Amino acid sequence: MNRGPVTIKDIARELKVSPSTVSRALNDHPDISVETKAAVNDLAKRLNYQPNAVALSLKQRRSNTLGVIIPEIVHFFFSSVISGIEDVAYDAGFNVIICQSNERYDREVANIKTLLANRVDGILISVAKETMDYSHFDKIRDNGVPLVFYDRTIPGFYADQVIIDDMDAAYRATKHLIESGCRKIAHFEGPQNLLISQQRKGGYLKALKEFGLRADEELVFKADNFEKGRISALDILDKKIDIDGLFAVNDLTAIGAMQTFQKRGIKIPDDIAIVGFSDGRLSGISNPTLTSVDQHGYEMGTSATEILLKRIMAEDKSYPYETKVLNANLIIRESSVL
Amino acid sequence: MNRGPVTIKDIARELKVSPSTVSRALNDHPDISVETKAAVNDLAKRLNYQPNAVALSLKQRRSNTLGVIIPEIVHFFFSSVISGIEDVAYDAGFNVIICQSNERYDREVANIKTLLANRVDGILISVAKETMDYSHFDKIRDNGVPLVFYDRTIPGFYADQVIIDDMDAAYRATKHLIESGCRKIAHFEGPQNLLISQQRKGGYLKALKEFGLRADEELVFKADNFEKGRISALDILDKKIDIDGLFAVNDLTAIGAMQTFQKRGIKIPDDIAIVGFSDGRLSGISNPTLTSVDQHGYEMGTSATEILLKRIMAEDKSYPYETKVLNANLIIRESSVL
DNA sequence: ATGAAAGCGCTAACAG
DNA sequence: CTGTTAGCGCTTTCAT
Repeated sequence: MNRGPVTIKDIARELKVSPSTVSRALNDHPDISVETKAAVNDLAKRLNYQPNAVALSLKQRRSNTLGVIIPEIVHFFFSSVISGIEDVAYDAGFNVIICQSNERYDREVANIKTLLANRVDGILISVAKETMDYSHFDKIRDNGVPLVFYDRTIPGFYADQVIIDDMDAAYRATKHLIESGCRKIAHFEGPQNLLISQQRKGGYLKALKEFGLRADEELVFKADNFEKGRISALDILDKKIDIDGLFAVNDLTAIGAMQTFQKRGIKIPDDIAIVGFSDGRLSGISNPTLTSVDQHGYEMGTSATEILLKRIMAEDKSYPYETKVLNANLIIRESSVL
Repeated sequence: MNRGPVTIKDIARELKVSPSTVSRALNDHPDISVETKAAVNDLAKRLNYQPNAVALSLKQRRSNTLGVIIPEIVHFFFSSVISGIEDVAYDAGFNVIICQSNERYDREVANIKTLLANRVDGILISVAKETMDYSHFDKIRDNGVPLVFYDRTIPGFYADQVIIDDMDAAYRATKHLIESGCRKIAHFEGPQNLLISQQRKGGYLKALKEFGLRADEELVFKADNFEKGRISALDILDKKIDIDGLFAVNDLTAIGAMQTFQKRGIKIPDDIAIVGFSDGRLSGISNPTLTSVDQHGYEMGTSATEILLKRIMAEDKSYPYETKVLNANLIIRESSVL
């Protein structure tokens, strides 16, 4: 016996044929006789032969692998996206390498380096909150590797992308609060280098304007996670800022604020109505349940992957970039129904 | 210009040296003159040279990649495990390929095939609920690929593993209910082919026995997800089965039951005290907040990866298998405090 | 200090 | 129908 996994050569030697014959037999090449094919496939099975995907990648200059960069896998939305990506990739015979940026710029750069070194055939990315410089994305392009942004894109970077209409969804969320009777609506915003944060704030402002409500900068807080949600809520309470509604950039932030308000005896939704964003498991489990925008993570994953695979497969990859906008619906729950 | 990413050859040609010199210069080999090194590294940087990890893998027969098989990434516990795995792998210069089995046996088999084809240097796995046959795990071993089980292991399969003491944790959880005054405690159990489910049920039974409570098979229900939690809770209500406590195999199941009970006007914890398992985000957000067992997912990921890397690096891999048992603590919250 | 050559596992002209 | 040869990108003896 020899070291390591069995190779095509082992089979060839055993059967006294050439490696190429074995290769062809294994790939069901028409030229090979039925008997040879049978013999080869037989022995391959007996020896538990596993084709070496690494050798294949090198040979074909194509790894049949997709790279995914995701900010944080622990969020329901992002893990749903991954499921969507995996399902489509899997069906098309592609593997997936997942890297987390943990919202950090340096990790994102390192992730890209790793993926390029491993010669992935395409990359799906949602950019980290921290990222302000975009030259690493250009590098992907320089290497001729197709790239699709999902959910978190960057302003002014022309590329394939799958997003939701954040502006419109935020507009509808805010409008819903207004129609429920809110007049002093606060907004907890995300980092403004991300288009989604800009857009969500934009939708909020648009709704206010449309209904003739004054946009008060004092009612906008930088808060985009559970802890910051708590802190900003405390801030509102301490400064006795008078609000009757809150639209938060995501659910966890909304829930952090909600729990803080409740601890001070404020009734949700009676005293303050709350709407989150990016409907996950949490929204149906909090008390009261949280009104939120369903971002359709799974569908975003499948769409992004389809767009990516299309470009990977294309002979001429120079056709125009595509932007797919998924519709997002507002799921009204207890936290905003007066 | 030529097609594709720049290679060592491109640099060699440009500099009129041999590819081997370039290789050595890039790897800081002592034999190479300082000037040559400088020239090579310079040009490499200018050309944005990225070493081809695929070629390296083939050459070294070592991919510096770990394979991970995970039942479902959307669960907080599992995504925490992934974060732990990634952090340790990353620090050791390893990449990670993640595959989801989606709790299905056939997917699990396919995942293993993919990982082996890609010549991962080691595999981390938590087995799918559906899996009853274990021959695919033997195949990993036959290929000489180290394997570590985390969290979900299988009875009687001797291998490296990282688990928590499920029996003890379940025992403590049940004991806590008893000490809180419960006398008729139901258990929502997971599939008994998984050791963790057996153990959790075992701990429940042990506590009952120790406190002289009768173990009533009528109080044990097959329920291990949100929906089944609802259904079994309804079942209890419809059959007017009298209980004052519930220990569920995981949090989502507990919450499904809790919400169902609450809708029928049952007070938690006053009428029924509830304890879940595998503390995630949900437990702190539900109302009432849920008492649960913290499974330390992140730590499980780091430990499992350390054990795996140790075996990968070992010259002689035949040393005895290791079982690491992480301690799990009971986090007492509102759902069980009378 | 550097180059030539072989080989990791596989495929694909090109012969025959 | 099957074998020979070359090569994917890189490292590593073995020469020089």
